[in-house]
Amino acid sequence: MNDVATRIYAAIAAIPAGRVASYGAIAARAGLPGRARLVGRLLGEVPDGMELPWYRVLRSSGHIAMPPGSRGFREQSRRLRAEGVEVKNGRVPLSRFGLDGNLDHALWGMPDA
DNA sequence: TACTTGACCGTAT
DNA sequence: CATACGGCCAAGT
Repeated sequence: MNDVATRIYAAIAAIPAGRVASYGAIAARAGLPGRARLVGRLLGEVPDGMELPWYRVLRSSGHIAMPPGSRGFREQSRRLRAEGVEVKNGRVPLSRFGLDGNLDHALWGMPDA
């Protein structure tokens, strides 16, 4: 396990429950701008047993990154909805659940809890 | 070594 | 909404 992986996993673990973040945002937050693909690759190699809110990571469009209907896709949708995140047609409205530019921030000026 | 793949992204058409 | 293009780059062939 190298530093890069550690930082990326940390960035993912830092996403608050009920919120989601894009691959690019995670990469940037880990100090690796432009390396969203690396994030995606790592998510496919998460060590067994490691606790990680992988399901809170979506494409920049808000779409779930896995093939619609696949096992992972359904699992991700289920977990997100369990946290109160709205998932419609495999997509989440980043305008409301994303880490930035969300409604709470706009109205109350309090991005995080 | 060379080429392909892929849980990606932003811009442009 | 869909396609195209250039970036990115570790792994697998």
